Amino acid sequence: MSLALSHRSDERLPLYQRLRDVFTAHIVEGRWRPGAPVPAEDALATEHGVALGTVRKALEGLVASGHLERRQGRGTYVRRPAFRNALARFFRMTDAAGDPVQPEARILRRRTGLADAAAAAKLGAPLGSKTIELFRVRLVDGRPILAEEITLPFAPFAALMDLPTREFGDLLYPLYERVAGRAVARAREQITFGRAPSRVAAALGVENGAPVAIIDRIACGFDDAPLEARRSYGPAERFSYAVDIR
Amino acid sequence: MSLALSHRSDERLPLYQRLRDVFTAHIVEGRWRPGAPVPAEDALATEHGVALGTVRKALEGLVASGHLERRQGRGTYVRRPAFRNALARFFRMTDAAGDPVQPEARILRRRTGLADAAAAAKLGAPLGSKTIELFRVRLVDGRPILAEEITLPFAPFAALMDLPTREFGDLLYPLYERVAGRAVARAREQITFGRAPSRVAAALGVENGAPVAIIDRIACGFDDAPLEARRSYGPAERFSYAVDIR
DNA sequence: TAGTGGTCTAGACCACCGT
DNA sequence: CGGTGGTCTAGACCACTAG
Repeated sequence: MSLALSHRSDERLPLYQRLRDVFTAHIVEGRWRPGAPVPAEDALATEHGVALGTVRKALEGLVASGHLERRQGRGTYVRRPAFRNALARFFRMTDAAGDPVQPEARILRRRTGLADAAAAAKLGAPLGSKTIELFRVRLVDGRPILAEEITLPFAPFAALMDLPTREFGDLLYPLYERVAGRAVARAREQITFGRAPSRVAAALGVENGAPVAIIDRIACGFDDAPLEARRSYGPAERFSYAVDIR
Repeated sequence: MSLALSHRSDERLPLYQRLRDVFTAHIVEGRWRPGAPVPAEDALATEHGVALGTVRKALEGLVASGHLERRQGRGTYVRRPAFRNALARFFRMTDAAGDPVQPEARILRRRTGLADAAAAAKLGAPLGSKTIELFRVRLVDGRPILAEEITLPFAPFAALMDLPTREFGDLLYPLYERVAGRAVARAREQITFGRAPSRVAAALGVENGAPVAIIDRIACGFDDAPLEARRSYGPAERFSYAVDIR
Protein backbone atom coordinates (compact mmCIF):
# COMPACT_ATOMS: atom_id res chain seq x y z
CA MET A 1 0.00 0.00 0.00
CA SER A 2 1.49 3.26 -1.14
CA LEU A 3 1.51 6.18 1.23
CA ALA A 4 0.35 8.77 -1.28
CA LEU A 5 -2.74 6.72 -2.04
CA SER A 6 -3.54 5.66 1.48
CA HIS A 7 -3.51 9.01 3.22
CA ARG A 8 -5.05 12.34 2.37
CA SER A 9 -2.21 14.80 2.88
CA ASP A 10 -0.61 17.58 0.92
CA GLU A 11 1.10 15.89 -2.01
CA ARG A 12 3.75 18.59 -2.07
CA LEU A 13 5.03 17.69 1.38
CA PRO A 14 8.12 15.48 1.63
CA LEU A 15 7.40 11.80 2.04
CA TYR A 16 8.87 11.61 5.52
CA GLN A 17 6.67 14.48 6.71
CA ARG A 18 3.52 12.86 5.39
CA LEU A 19 4.64 9.66 7.03
CA ARG A 20 5.10 11.50 10.30
CA ASP A 21 1.54 12.81 10.01
CA VAL A 22 0.30 9.25 9.54
CA PHE A 23 2.19 8.11 12.64
CA THR A 24 0.92 11.08 14.65
CA ALA A 25 -2.63 10.11 13.69
CA HIS A 26 -1.97 6.60 14.94
CA ILE A 27 -0.96 8.00 18.31
CA VAL A 28 -3.85 10.46 18.51
CA GLU A 29 -6.39 7.82 17.59
CA GLY A 30 -4.94 5.38 20.10
CA ARG A 31 -3.92 2.80 17.50
CA TRP A 32 -0.43 3.25 18.91
CA ARG A 33 -0.85 3.28 22.67
CA PRO A 34 1.26 5.12 25.26
CA GLY A 35 3.94 2.86 26.69
CA ALA A 36 3.55 0.29 23.92
CA PRO A 37 6.07 -0.36 21.14
CA VAL A 38 5.31 0.68 17.57
CA PRO A 39 6.05 -1.73 14.69
CA ALA A 40 9.68 -2.25 13.77
CA GLU A 41 11.25 0.14 11.28
CA ASP A 42 11.54 -2.37 8.44
CA ALA A 43 7.92 -3.44 8.97
CA LEU A 44 6.81 0.19 8.69
CA ALA A 45 8.97 0.64 5.60
CA THR A 46 7.42 -2.29 3.74
CA GLU A 47 3.94 -1.46 5.02
CA HIS A 48 4.11 2.06 3.58
CA GLY A 49 6.23 1.20 0.60
CA VAL A 50 9.11 3.54 1.42
CA ALA A 51 12.78 3.15 2.19
CA LEU A 52 14.03 2.45 5.71
CA GLY A 53 15.77 5.83 5.89
CA THR A 54 12.50 7.62 5.21
CA VAL A 55 10.81 5.80 8.07
CA ARG A 56 13.74 6.62 10.33
CA LYS A 57 13.51 10.30 9.50
CA ALA A 58 9.78 10.34 10.22
CA LEU A 59 10.34 8.58 13.55
CA GLU A 60 13.19 10.95 14.43
CA GLY A 61 10.79 13.85 14.10
CA LEU A 62 8.36 12.27 16.52
CA VAL A 63 11.18 11.51 18.92
CA ALA A 64 12.27 15.15 18.77
CA SER A 65 8.72 16.32 19.44
CA GLY A 66 8.50 14.02 22.45
CA HIS A 67 5.86 11.68 21.07
CA LEU A 68 8.11 8.64 20.69
CA GLU A 69 11.09 7.19 22.50
CA ARG A 70 13.73 4.86 21.06
CA ARG A 71 15.34 2.09 23.04
CA GLN A 72 18.32 0.53 21.34
CA GLY A 73 17.88 -3.14 20.64
CA ARG A 74 14.33 -3.14 21.95
CA GLY A 75 12.11 -0.97 19.84
CA THR A 76 10.44 2.40 19.49
CA TYR A 77 7.78 3.24 22.06
CA VAL A 78 4.99 5.76 22.42
CA ARG A 79 6.29 8.01 25.13
CA ARG A 80 4.38 8.42 28.35
CA PRO A 81 5.44 11.90 29.45
CA ALA A 82 7.08 12.02 32.86
CA PHE A 83 5.20 14.76 34.68
CA ARG A 84 6.03 13.01 37.92
CA ASN A 85 7.97 15.88 39.38
CA ALA A 86 7.09 18.64 36.97
CA LEU A 87 6.81 21.24 39.70
CA ALA A 88 10.16 20.25 41.18
CA ARG A 89 11.67 22.12 38.24
CA PHE A 90 10.29 25.31 39.72
CA PHE A 91 10.36 24.83 43.47
CA ARG A 92 13.02 23.48 45.70
CA MET A 93 11.41 20.33 47.04
CA THR A 94 13.45 18.44 49.54
CA ASP A 95 12.61 16.69 52.77
CA ALA A 96 14.24 17.30 56.14
CA ALA A 97 17.23 15.23 55.03
CA GLY A 98 17.65 17.32 51.90
CA ASP A 99 16.65 14.54 49.51
CA PRO A 100 14.28 15.25 46.65
CA VAL A 101 10.78 14.02 47.34
CA GLN A 102 7.45 13.53 45.65
CA PRO A 103 5.04 15.72 47.59
CA GLU A 104 1.94 14.17 49.10
CA ALA A 105 -1.37 15.55 47.85
CA ARG A 106 -4.53 16.33 49.78
CA ILE A 107 -7.78 17.41 48.13
CA LEU A 108 -9.38 20.22 50.13
CA ARG A 109 -12.36 20.85 47.91
CA ARG A 110 -14.17 19.21 45.02
CA ARG A 111 -17.22 20.67 43.38
CA THR A 112 -18.86 21.26 40.04
CA GLY A 113 -18.97 24.71 38.52
CA LEU A 114 -19.69 26.61 35.34
CA ALA A 115 -16.91 27.80 33.03
CA ASP A 116 -16.40 31.54 33.14
CA ALA A 117 -14.80 33.32 30.20
CA ALA A 118 -11.25 32.56 31.36
CA ALA A 119 -11.88 28.88 32.04
CA ALA A 120 -13.81 28.47 28.80
CA ALA A 121 -10.93 29.94 26.82
CA LYS A 122 -8.35 27.80 28.57
CA LEU A 123 -10.29 24.57 28.14
CA GLY A 124 -11.62 25.38 24.71
CA ALA A 125 -15.11 24.74 26.08
CA PRO A 126 -18.34 26.75 25.70
CA LEU A 127 -18.93 29.60 28.10
CA GLY A 128 -21.02 28.39 31.02
CA SER A 129 -20.39 24.71 30.34
CA LYS A 130 -20.18 22.41 33.33
CA THR A 131 -16.79 21.91 34.99
CA ILE A 132 -15.17 20.14 37.91
CA GLU A 133 -13.14 22.28 40.28
CA LEU A 134 -10.55 20.86 42.61
CA PHE A 135 -8.56 22.67 45.25
CA ARG A 136 -5.69 20.74 46.70
CA VAL A 137 -2.55 21.26 48.70
CA ARG A 138 0.75 19.43 48.32
CA LEU A 139 2.88 18.66 51.33
CA VAL A 140 6.43 17.64 52.12
CA ASP A 141 7.06 16.23 55.58
CA GLY A 142 3.46 17.12 56.34
CA ARG A 143 4.03 20.81 55.64
CA PRO A 144 2.16 22.55 52.81
CA ILE A 145 4.39 23.88 50.04
CA LEU A 146 2.01 24.24 47.10
CA ALA A 147 -1.66 25.06 46.62
CA GLU A 148 -3.42 24.15 43.36
CA GLU A 149 -6.67 25.19 41.73
CA ILE A 150 -7.67 22.70 39.05
CA THR A 151 -10.45 23.03 36.48
CA LEU A 152 -11.62 20.15 34.30
CA PRO A 153 -14.40 19.87 31.73
CA PHE A 154 -17.17 17.87 33.37
CA ALA A 155 -18.12 15.37 30.68
CA PRO A 156 -14.95 13.33 30.25
CA PHE A 157 -14.14 13.39 33.95
CA ALA A 158 -17.58 12.85 35.50
CA ALA A 159 -16.28 9.69 37.19
CA LEU A 160 -14.06 11.88 39.38
CA MET A 161 -17.16 13.15 41.20
CA ASP A 162 -18.05 9.64 42.36
CA LEU A 163 -14.61 8.52 43.52
CA PRO A 164 -13.77 9.38 47.17
CA THR A 165 -11.14 12.12 47.09
CA ARG A 166 -8.91 10.15 49.45
CA GLU A 167 -8.53 7.59 46.67
CA PHE A 168 -7.24 10.16 44.18
CA GLY A 169 -3.61 9.54 45.08
CA ASP A 170 -0.74 12.00 44.77
CA LEU A 171 -0.68 12.22 40.98
CA LEU A 172 -3.68 13.29 38.97
CA TYR A 173 -2.52 12.45 35.44
CA PRO A 174 -2.37 8.70 35.97
CA LEU A 175 -5.79 9.05 37.60
CA TYR A 176 -7.15 10.84 34.53
CA GLU A 177 -5.86 8.02 32.38
CA ARG A 178 -7.34 5.37 34.69
CA VAL A 179 -10.81 6.76 35.31
CA ALA A 180 -11.35 8.86 32.18
CA GLY A 181 -9.07 7.23 29.62
CA ARG A 182 -7.42 10.57 28.91
CA ALA A 183 -3.62 10.68 28.71
CA VAL A 184 -1.75 13.95 29.08
CA ALA A 185 0.78 14.38 26.30
CA ARG A 186 2.14 17.86 26.87
CA ALA A 187 1.52 21.04 28.79
CA ARG A 188 2.24 24.72 28.59
CA GLU A 189 3.10 26.66 31.69
CA GLN A 190 3.20 30.36 32.33
CA ILE A 191 5.11 31.68 35.31
CA THR A 192 4.21 34.93 37.01
CA PHE A 193 4.64 36.40 40.40
CA GLY A 194 1.97 37.76 42.72
CA ARG A 195 0.48 37.69 46.17
CA ALA A 196 -1.40 34.88 47.86
CA PRO A 197 -5.20 35.21 47.86
CA SER A 198 -6.78 34.39 51.20
CA ARG A 199 -7.80 30.79 50.50
CA VAL A 200 -4.35 29.99 49.15
CA ALA A 201 -2.64 31.74 52.04
CA ALA A 202 -4.71 29.74 54.50
CA ALA A 203 -3.85 26.48 52.75
CA LEU A 204 -0.15 27.30 52.64
CA GLY A 205 -0.06 28.60 56.20
CA VAL A 206 1.35 31.96 55.17
CA GLU A 207 -0.06 35.40 55.74
CA ASN A 208 -2.55 36.94 53.39
CA GLY A 209 -0.85 38.66 50.46
CA ALA A 210 2.46 36.89 50.97
CA PRO A 211 4.59 36.82 47.79
CA VAL A 212 4.01 33.71 45.71
CA ALA A 213 5.09 32.31 42.38
CA ILE A 214 2.12 31.39 40.22
CA ILE A 215 2.27 28.65 37.60
CA ASP A 216 -0.60 28.53 35.14
CA ARG A 217 -0.68 25.26 33.29
CA ILE A 218 -2.82 23.99 30.46
CA ALA A 219 -2.41 20.25 29.95
CA CYS A 220 -3.29 18.74 26.59
CA GLY A 221 -3.85 15.26 25.20
CA PHE A 222 -2.13 13.69 22.21
CA ASP A 223 -4.52 15.53 19.93
CA ASP A 224 -3.43 18.86 21.48
CA ALA A 225 -6.90 19.46 22.89
CA PRO A 226 -6.88 21.00 26.39
CA LEU A 227 -7.72 18.53 29.16
CA GLU A 228 -7.04 20.44 32.33
CA ALA A 229 -6.37 24.01 33.47
CA ARG A 230 -4.36 24.37 36.63
CA ARG A 231 -2.99 27.22 38.72
CA SER A 232 -0.30 26.37 41.27
CA TYR A 233 0.84 28.72 44.01
CA GLY A 234 4.12 28.34 45.89
CA PRO A 235 6.08 30.58 48.23
CA ALA A 236 8.21 32.95 46.17
CA GLU A 237 11.31 32.27 48.22
CA ARG A 238 11.24 28.59 47.26
CA PHE A 239 11.08 29.37 43.56
CA SER A 240 14.08 28.58 41.38
CA TYR A 241 14.23 27.76 37.70
CA ALA A 242 17.08 27.27 35.23
CA VAL A 243 17.04 28.00 31.50
CA ASP A 244 19.66 27.42 28.83
CA ILE A 245 19.74 29.87 25.97
CA ARG A 246 21.79 29.96 22.78
CA MET B 1 42.93 12.46 4.53
CA SER B 2 41.15 9.94 6.67
CA LEU B 3 39.36 11.16 9.74
CA ALA B 4 40.59 8.42 12.04
CA LEU B 5 44.19 9.34 11.24
CA SER B 6 43.78 13.08 11.24
CA HIS B 7 42.13 13.59 14.61
CA ARG B 8 42.85 12.18 18.02
CA SER B 9 39.45 11.08 19.26
CA ASP B 10 37.97 7.98 20.80
CA GLU B 11 38.08 5.36 18.06
CA ARG B 12 35.02 3.67 19.48
CA LEU B 13 32.82 6.68 18.83
CA PRO B 14 30.68 6.69 15.68
CA LEU B 15 32.23 8.43 12.71
CA TYR B 16 29.67 11.20 12.63
CA GLN B 17 30.28 12.03 16.29
CA ARG B 18 34.03 12.27 15.78
CA LEU B 19 33.35 14.41 12.76
CA ARG B 20 31.14 16.66 14.86
CA ASP B 21 33.97 17.03 17.36
CA VAL B 22 36.29 18.08 14.56
CA PHE B 23 33.78 20.68 13.37
CA THR B 24 33.24 21.92 16.92
CA ALA B 25 36.98 22.40 17.24
CA HIS B 26 36.97 24.45 14.05
CA ILE B 27 34.37 26.75 15.56
CA VAL B 28 36.09 27.02 18.93
CA GLU B 29 39.45 27.75 17.35
CA GLY B 30 37.95 30.35 15.07
CA ARG B 31 38.80 28.53 11.85
CA TRP B 32 35.07 28.62 11.18
CA ARG B 33 33.98 32.14 12.08
CA PRO B 34 30.59 33.29 13.39
CA GLY B 35 28.38 34.51 10.57
CA ALA B 36 30.54 32.91 7.88
CA PRO B 37 29.60 29.86 5.80
CA VAL B 38 31.35 26.54 6.37
CA PRO B 39 32.53 24.48 3.36
CA ALA B 40 29.86 22.73 1.33
CA GLU B 41 28.76 19.28 2.40
CA ASP B 42 30.33 17.40 -0.49
CA ALA B 43 33.60 19.28 0.04
CA LEU B 44 33.60 18.22 3.70
CA ALA B 45 32.77 14.65 2.70
CA THR B 46 35.70 14.34 0.30
CA GLU B 47 38.01 16.25 2.65
CA HIS B 48 37.38 13.82 5.48
CA GLY B 49 36.93 10.77 3.32
CA VAL B 50 33.41 9.93 4.48
CA ALA B 51 30.03 9.67 2.85
CA LEU B 52 27.78 12.69 2.41
CA GLY B 53 25.20 11.29 4.81
CA THR B 54 27.78 11.09 7.56
CA VAL B 55 28.69 14.74 7.09
CA ARG B 56 25.03 15.67 7.13
CA LYS B 57 24.45 13.85 10.39
CA ALA B 58 27.41 15.58 11.99
CA LEU B 59 26.16 18.97 10.80
CA GLU B 60 22.63 18.19 12.00
CA GLY B 61 23.99 17.68 15.50
CA LEU B 62 25.65 21.09 15.45
CA VAL B 63 22.49 22.67 14.11
CA ALA B 64 20.52 21.08 16.94
CA SER B 65 23.02 22.35 19.51
CA GLY B 66 22.73 25.84 18.09
CA HIS B 67 26.26 26.11 16.72
CA LEU B 68 25.33 26.06 13.03
CA GLU B 69 22.47 27.28 10.91
CA ARG B 70 21.41 25.93 7.53
CA ARG B 71 20.08 28.13 4.75
CA GLN B 72 18.55 26.23 1.90
CA GLY B 73 20.29 26.81 -1.41
CA ARG B 74 22.92 29.04 0.19
CA GLY B 75 25.01 27.11 2.64
CA THR B 76 25.61 26.23 6.27
CA TYR B 77 26.68 29.07 8.55
CA VAL B 78 28.24 29.42 11.98
CA ARG B 79 25.40 30.80 14.02
CA ARG B 80 25.69 34.11 15.78
CA PRO B 81 23.31 33.66 18.72
CA ALA B 82 20.52 36.22 18.89
CA PHE B 83 20.58 37.47 22.45
CA ARG B 84 19.08 40.69 21.22
CA ASN B 85 16.02 40.55 23.38
CA ALA B 86 16.91 37.74 25.73
CA LEU B 87 15.33 39.44 28.72
CA ALA B 88 12.13 40.12 26.84
CA ARG B 89 11.39 36.44 27.35
CA PHE B 90 11.10 37.15 31.06
CA PHE B 91 9.72 40.67 31.34
CA ARG B 92 6.92 42.34 29.52
CA MET B 93 8.75 45.02 27.58
CA THR B 94 6.55 47.30 25.59
CA ASP B 95 6.56 51.02 24.99
CA ALA B 96 3.66 53.39 25.58
CA ALA B 97 2.08 52.22 22.33
CA GLY B 98 2.28 48.60 23.44
CA ASP B 99 4.89 47.59 20.85
CA PRO B 100 7.88 45.48 21.84
CA VAL B 101 11.03 47.51 22.23
CA GLN B 102 14.74 47.12 22.72
CA PRO B 103 15.47 48.86 26.02
CA GLU B 104 18.04 51.61 26.13
CA ALA B 105 21.03 51.00 28.39
CA ARG B 106 22.82 53.41 30.73
CA ILE B 107 25.96 52.49 32.63
CA LEU B 108 25.75 53.84 36.17
CA ARG B 109 29.04 52.50 37.47
CA ARG B 110 32.21 50.94 36.11
CA ARG B 111 35.10 49.88 38.29
CA THR B 112 37.66 47.16 38.80
CA GLY B 113 37.32 44.69 41.64
CA LEU B 114 38.62 41.42 43.00
CA ALA B 115 36.74 38.17 42.52
CA ASP B 116 35.14 36.91 45.72
CA ALA B 117 34.37 33.22 46.10
CA ALA B 118 31.04 33.49 44.28
CA ALA B 119 32.41 35.47 41.34
CA ALA B 120 35.47 33.24 41.07
CA ALA B 121 33.29 30.15 40.89
CA LYS B 122 30.98 31.67 38.30
CA LEU B 123 33.79 32.90 36.06
CA GLY B 124 36.06 29.93 36.62
CA ALA B 125 38.76 32.38 37.69
CA PRO B 126 41.12 32.30 40.68
CA LEU B 127 39.87 33.72 43.95
CA GLY B 128 40.95 37.34 44.26
CA SER B 129 41.74 37.74 40.56
CA LYS B 130 41.06 41.12 39.01
CA THR B 131 37.62 41.81 37.58
CA ILE B 132 35.60 44.53 35.92
CA GLU B 133 32.27 45.38 37.53
CA LEU B 134 29.51 47.20 35.70
CA PHE B 135 26.23 48.41 37.08
CA ARG B 136 23.72 49.53 34.53
CA VAL B 137 20.06 50.26 34.17
CA ARG B 138 17.85 49.55 31.18
CA LEU B 139 15.06 51.89 30.23
CA VAL B 140 11.94 51.91 28.11
CA ASP B 141 10.46 55.30 27.29
CA GLY B 142 13.06 56.73 29.65
CA ARG B 143 11.73 54.74 32.61
CA PRO B 144 13.95 52.18 34.31
CA ILE B 145 12.71 48.60 34.10
CA LEU B 146 15.82 46.52 34.76
CA ALA B 147 18.97 46.87 36.83
CA GLU B 148 22.01 44.74 36.04
CA GLU B 149 25.19 43.88 37.92
CA ILE B 150 27.83 42.55 35.54
CA THR B 151 31.15 40.95 36.40
CA LEU B 152 33.88 40.25 33.84
CA PRO B 153 37.38 38.83 34.16
CA PHE B 154 39.76 41.76 33.75
CA ALA B 155 42.36 40.44 31.35
CA PRO B 156 40.35 39.80 28.19
CA PHE B 157 38.19 42.87 28.67
CA ALA B 158 40.76 45.45 29.84
CA ALA B 159 39.89 47.62 26.82
CA LEU B 160 36.48 48.23 28.36
CA MET B 161 38.10 50.36 31.07
CA ASP B 162 39.45 52.81 28.49
CA LEU B 163 36.32 53.22 26.38
CA PRO B 164 33.93 55.97 27.54
CA THR B 165 30.85 54.27 28.98
CA ARG B 166 28.56 56.39 26.84
CA GLU B 167 30.05 54.61 23.83
CA PHE B 168 29.14 51.15 25.11
CA GLY B 169 25.80 51.11 23.34
CA ASP B 170 22.69 49.20 24.35
CA LEU B 171 24.03 45.70 23.78
CA LEU B 172 27.11 44.39 25.50
CA TYR B 173 27.72 41.17 23.60
CA PRO B 174 28.48 42.83 20.26
CA LEU B 175 30.73 45.17 22.24
CA TYR B 176 32.59 42.21 23.75
CA GLU B 177 33.13 40.82 20.28
CA ARG B 178 34.30 44.18 18.95
CA VAL B 179 36.69 45.29 21.67
CA ALA B 180 37.76 41.97 23.15
CA GLY B 181 37.24 39.51 20.29
CA ARG B 182 35.08 37.30 22.51
CA ALA B 183 31.81 36.01 21.09
CA VAL B 184 29.09 34.74 23.39
CA ALA B 185 27.81 31.36 22.21
CA ARG B 186 25.39 30.35 24.93
CA ALA B 187 24.26 31.22 28.42
CA ARG B 188 22.63 29.63 31.42
CA GLU B 189 20.11 31.56 33.44
CA GLN B 190 18.68 30.91 36.87
CA ILE B 191 15.47 32.61 37.91
CA THR B 192 14.60 33.37 41.52
CA PHE B 193 12.42 35.87 43.34
CA GLY B 194 13.64 38.21 46.04
CA ARG B 195 13.60 41.76 47.29
CA ALA B 196 15.41 44.72 45.82
CA PRO B 197 18.63 45.73 47.59
CA SER B 198 18.94 49.46 48.15
CA ARG B 199 21.16 50.29 45.18
CA VAL B 200 18.91 48.33 42.84
CA ALA B 201 15.78 49.85 44.33
CA ALA B 202 17.23 53.33 43.82
CA ALA B 203 18.10 52.57 40.22
CA LEU B 204 14.67 51.14 39.47
CA GLY B 205 12.84 53.88 41.33
CA VAL B 206 11.01 51.45 43.60
CA GLU B 207 11.00 51.26 47.34
CA ASN B 208 13.64 49.38 49.22
CA GLY B 209 12.80 45.68 49.54
CA ALA B 210 10.21 45.74 46.75
CA PRO B 211 9.61 42.29 45.21
CA VAL B 212 11.83 41.61 42.21
CA ALA B 213 12.58 38.79 39.85
CA ILE B 214 16.28 37.98 39.78
CA ILE B 215 17.96 36.46 36.75
CA ASP B 216 21.46 35.12 37.24
CA ARG B 217 23.19 34.52 33.96
CA ILE B 218 26.53 33.01 33.11
CA ALA B 219 27.46 33.65 29.48
CA CYS B 220 29.98 31.35 27.79
CA GLY B 221 32.04 31.41 24.60
CA PHE B 222 32.16 28.73 21.92
CA ASP B 223 34.59 26.77 24.07
CA ASP B 224 32.05 26.77 26.93
CA ALA B 225 34.38 28.85 29.12
CA PRO B 226 32.54 31.51 31.20
CA LEU B 227 32.94 35.03 29.84
CA GLU B 228 30.54 37.09 31.93
CA ALA B 229 28.48 36.75 35.09
CA ARG B 230 25.39 38.91 35.28
CA ARG B 231 22.55 39.45 37.71
CA SER B 232 19.47 41.25 36.41
CA TYR B 233 16.71 42.62 38.62
CA GLY B 234 13.24 43.50 37.37
CA PRO B 235 9.97 44.35 39.10
CA ALA B 236 8.21 41.11 40.02
CA GLU B 237 4.89 42.28 38.62
CA ARG B 238 6.38 42.64 35.14
CA PHE B 239 7.73 39.10 35.17
CA SER B 240 6.17 36.50 32.89
CA TYR B 241 7.69 33.42 31.37
CA ALA B 242 6.30 30.52 29.35
CA VAL B 243 7.57 26.94 29.29
CA ASP B 244 6.48 23.97 27.22
CA ILE B 245 6.82 20.58 28.84
CA ARG B 246 6.25 17.09 27.47
C1' DT C 1 20.32 -16.49 18.59
C1' DA C 2 16.86 -13.58 16.59
C1' DG C 3 15.18 -9.10 16.35
C1' DT C 4 15.72 -4.33 17.09
C1' DG C 5 17.62 0.21 16.45
C1' DG C 6 22.36 2.53 15.12
C1' DT C 7 25.89 3.53 11.71
C1' DC C 8 27.66 4.10 7.13
C1' DT C 9 27.90 4.10 2.26
C1' DA C 10 26.92 5.44 -2.72
C1' DG C 11 24.37 7.51 -5.73
C1' DA C 12 20.15 9.78 -7.73
C1' DC C 13 17.17 13.56 -8.22
C1' DC C 14 14.65 17.80 -6.37
C1' DA C 15 14.08 22.66 -4.57
C1' DC C 16 16.02 26.79 -3.60
C1' DC C 17 19.29 30.67 -4.14
C1' DG C 18 22.07 34.15 -6.20
C1' DT C 19 24.07 35.78 -10.56
C1' DC D 1 22.83 28.79 -14.79
C1' DG D 2 25.86 26.48 -11.19
C1' DG D 3 26.11 25.52 -6.45
C1' DT D 4 23.91 24.61 -2.25
C1' DG D 5 21.16 22.04 0.97
C1' DG D 6 16.87 18.69 0.98
C1' DT D 7 14.83 14.27 -0.10
C1' DC D 8 14.88 9.43 -1.12
C1' DT D 9 16.57 4.96 -2.11
C1' DA D 10 18.93 0.33 -1.40
C1' DG D 11 21.69 -2.32 0.93
C1' DA D 12 25.51 -3.61 4.21
C1' DC D 13 27.16 -4.29 8.69
C1' DC D 14 27.40 -3.18 13.88
C1' DA D 15 25.68 -2.97 18.83
C1' DC D 16 22.41 -3.73 21.99
C1' DT D 17 18.57 -6.45 24.25
C1' DA D 18 15.88 -10.24 25.46
C1' DG D 19 14.93 -14.99 25.87
